[in-house]
Amino acid sequence: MILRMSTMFLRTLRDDPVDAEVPSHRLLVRAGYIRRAAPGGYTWLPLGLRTLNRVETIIRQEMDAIGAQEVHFPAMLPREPYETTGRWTDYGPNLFRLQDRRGVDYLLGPTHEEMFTLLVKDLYSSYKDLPLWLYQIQTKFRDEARPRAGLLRGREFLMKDSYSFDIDQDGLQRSYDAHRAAYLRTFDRLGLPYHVVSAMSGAMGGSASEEFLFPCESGEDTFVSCTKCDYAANTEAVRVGEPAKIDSAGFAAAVVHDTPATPTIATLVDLFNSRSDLKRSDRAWHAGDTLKNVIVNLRHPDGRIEPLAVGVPGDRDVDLKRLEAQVAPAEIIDFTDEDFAKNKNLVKGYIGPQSLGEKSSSAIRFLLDRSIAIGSTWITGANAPGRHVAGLVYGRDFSCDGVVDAADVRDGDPCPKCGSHLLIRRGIEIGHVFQLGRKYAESLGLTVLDQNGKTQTVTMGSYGIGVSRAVAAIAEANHDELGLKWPSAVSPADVHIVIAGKPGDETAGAGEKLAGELSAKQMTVILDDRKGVSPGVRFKDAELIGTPRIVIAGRGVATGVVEVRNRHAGTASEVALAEAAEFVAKMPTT
RNA sequence: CGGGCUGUGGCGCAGCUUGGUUAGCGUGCUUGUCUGGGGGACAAGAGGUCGUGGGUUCAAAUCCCGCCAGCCCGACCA
Repeated sequence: MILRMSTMFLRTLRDDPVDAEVPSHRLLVRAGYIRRAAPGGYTWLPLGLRTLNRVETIIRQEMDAIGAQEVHFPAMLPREPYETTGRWTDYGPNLFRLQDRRGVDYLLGPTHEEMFTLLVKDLYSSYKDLPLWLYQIQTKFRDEARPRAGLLRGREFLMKDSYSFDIDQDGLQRSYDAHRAAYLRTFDRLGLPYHVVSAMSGAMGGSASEEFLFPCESGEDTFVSCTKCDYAANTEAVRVGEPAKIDSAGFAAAVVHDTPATPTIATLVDLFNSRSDLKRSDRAWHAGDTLKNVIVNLRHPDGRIEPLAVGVPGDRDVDLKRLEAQVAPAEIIDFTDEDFAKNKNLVKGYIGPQSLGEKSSSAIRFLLDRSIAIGSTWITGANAPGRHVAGLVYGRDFSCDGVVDAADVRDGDPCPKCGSHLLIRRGIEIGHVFQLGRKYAESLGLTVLDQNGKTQTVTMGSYGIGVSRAVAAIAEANHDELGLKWPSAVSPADVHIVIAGKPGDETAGAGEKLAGELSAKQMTVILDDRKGVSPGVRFKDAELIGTPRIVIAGRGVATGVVEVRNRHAGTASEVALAEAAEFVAKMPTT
């Protein structure tokens, strides 16, 4: 197939669009792959659509290869199933809702668990029909508060979502493993580097869950990976080990001190180090010796607001994202000065654990960070202005209503698996696999009869790949200052032929001939046959568009050769015109 | 949703402070001539409700208010 630049619907931009920051967005717009059509919505131009289709094809092939079957749902869905599972409410403002002329509610599907569950319920009722794996490639809608970075976070995006249906947990594990393996193959073929990390399942529900993250500075997810072992996890999902208990039998009793003007951890530590009666003999006090008690409000999906106190070591901040993942579906909102004013038992800046907890004077639920050991000793607020207590022992002097992973995770923190150091990195989520379990099957009543004729609730898994996002991620992974450089498997064309001679000379004929030969070999060829365009422009455009191979039919044609370039390696070789088609077809493209 | 910055032909920008002819520049686009291996030269053109609605004024791209949109930071989220 020959794509002629003279007629292709394409306009490359000389300058970077000012509203595009991340490389994939900038280059995909500049090279004429996409155009913004709406906030968070993009139009695919011919080149972009070719790449999108190729990404889609690879994903489809790998899904088909494991025996998943493709179906297709409407994007506009009825309210009822989502009402039944609670997601009509849980999804909150992120759900696009609309009404028909009679005022009946609909939504634009953010993901399709409910619909797949109901479809299987509709048609199947025996264990003999399982396992069953279904998938679709569908436009999804989420009313993102802030769409950004072009295709990386849109409000409308293309996603491949699959669902597995099994009779029991063993079956689910096999389905999960098969999908996970298919994802590894898919991302390998797409030329995307990735980390598989443990993740939280969030609003999806369910238990085990892993994310496929493409490591990238413009990514929005933070994850840790161990420098020694294979442990990797989304920071939200990092679970630190239970600390060893400390024997506090011989510890002195806690003492309350006047500590005027110490509303922050830093001022408190300074005061303790500067006063001879408070100074430690063995070392200086540091922030990690203090217990910081942070209060937030939880807003439950039903609108109820409940305060929650969290105790973390003073050298750490509460990671709200991490905390929120553990209180889902409730969301965290600020505990304001007004809230402080209402609760007389709290002294802002001097809150201590003695006045926290469901059974305490404040009646506020109090959770401690998991890193805090029973028997550990703390300096913390004394619930009076300008006063702190030292030597307060967890388990002896105060208790809590539960533990939580709330403290921020840092570079160099110990690995929960091997104890070595963790490294913090950023990434783009390109895939996510969940073991859903029975949540959806239960609420929607998807059951089958087992071999004993007994009713069993089906166990489900759900597996997603962001297709349009993958295009952006591939662009992030494959570009340089000149433009895009696509992996062969997803490039909009296999080769780009630049006619670089004067009008009327033999270079045009040579380019046309080579294009014909390559096309006959089933290759897709972009042929720059534009009239009156200078060679410099053609070179720039070829590099910007970024096919893996570029052929220049220019001054060499007079002596029977063309120049064949490898866009990835940056190498070039002169090849006899007669052998060029063969050479191009066989050349490596990395 | 909070904070900051921005919105002027397809793209990149100037003009706004201090209101006043016909809103300007580069690039892209059209036509012609030349040029022909790194976004080439010269010339002549086309293309603009100055984001949008209201207000102040004899007069608004310019000043004031609302709204919309974009980018960045935070919050949120795939």
